[in-house]
Amino acid sequence: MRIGELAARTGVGERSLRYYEEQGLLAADRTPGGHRDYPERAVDRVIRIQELYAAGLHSSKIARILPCMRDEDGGPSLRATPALVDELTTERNRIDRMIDDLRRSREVLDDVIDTAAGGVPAQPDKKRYEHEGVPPCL
Amino acid sequence: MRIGELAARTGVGERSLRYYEEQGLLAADRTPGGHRDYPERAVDRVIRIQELYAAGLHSSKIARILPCMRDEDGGPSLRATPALVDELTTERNRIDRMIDDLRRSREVLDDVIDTAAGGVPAQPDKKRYEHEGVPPCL
DNA sequence: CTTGAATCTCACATCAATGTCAGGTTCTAC
DNA sequence: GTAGAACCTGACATTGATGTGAGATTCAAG
Repeated sequence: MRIGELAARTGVGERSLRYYEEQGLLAADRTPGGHRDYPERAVDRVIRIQELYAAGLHSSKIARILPCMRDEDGGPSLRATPALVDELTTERNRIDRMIDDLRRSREVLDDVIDTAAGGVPAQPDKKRYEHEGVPPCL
Repeated sequence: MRIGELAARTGVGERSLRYYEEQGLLAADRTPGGHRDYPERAVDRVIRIQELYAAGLHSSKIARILPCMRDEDGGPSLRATPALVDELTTERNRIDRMIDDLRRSREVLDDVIDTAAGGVPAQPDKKRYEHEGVPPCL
């Protein structure tokens, strides 16, 4: 498939797909004229790249992980070096903390939403809204 | 407490603390000479701000949420406007998806780590390592 | 009072992924 | 072959929180 279709199917901009290639994350065949030609599994690959980006990993680290990932279609999967394993363990722990943070933030949002929806009001006698002019908060 | 101590206790740079103030996230009294003087609860506040940043919220949205947050010390807590509740619900769902993404990425990392540690090897007969020259991966 | 540490403001730099624009080439359908 | 869509490369801009440095002022302790 060509870059336009891959972009459409993954929701990732064409610019980013070319960037992934530049970073060694995503290879593509070329037509005789030089247009990129992606295999079907590029779709999954791009999605996974995005997930890893979202997890806070940088291109260079992703590039080193990808060859070690187990491919659904049993593609070649290398073993990570001990040094890479160290780095990945660090990242893994960071991701754990990040998930905890997200859960806390979600709770905060839920709390604000619930309160606004009529949960136990902070000031039952007078409903006060955000736009009324906020007393200096902290 | 002054900015240096607050920075030390929260692990956030002084530059960022001043930036928070500029964005209306964090207020501080001033000494006669103009130095910032933070109350004790600024510590929690800064930590929460960081969590919300980590959850992908921008300054402007955080600024609108903070006055609606339930304070431990029972400080003034306003009700969110319906419009804000809408936005927060969207953010909440985004955070949910983000957590799912993170879990997937964590699984990927765990998989790579486990495989390297001697889990079911992809190619049992010859141990291959990342540095051996990677066959063009996708 | 003096001195060094801490703080102030202001400005500019950084990072990394992505957007955007320009000028040229290739592809596809007629 | 021709028109228009899609793609190519390359360069520059953007974003938003944060780092960093300069030059001036304030604070705290001797």
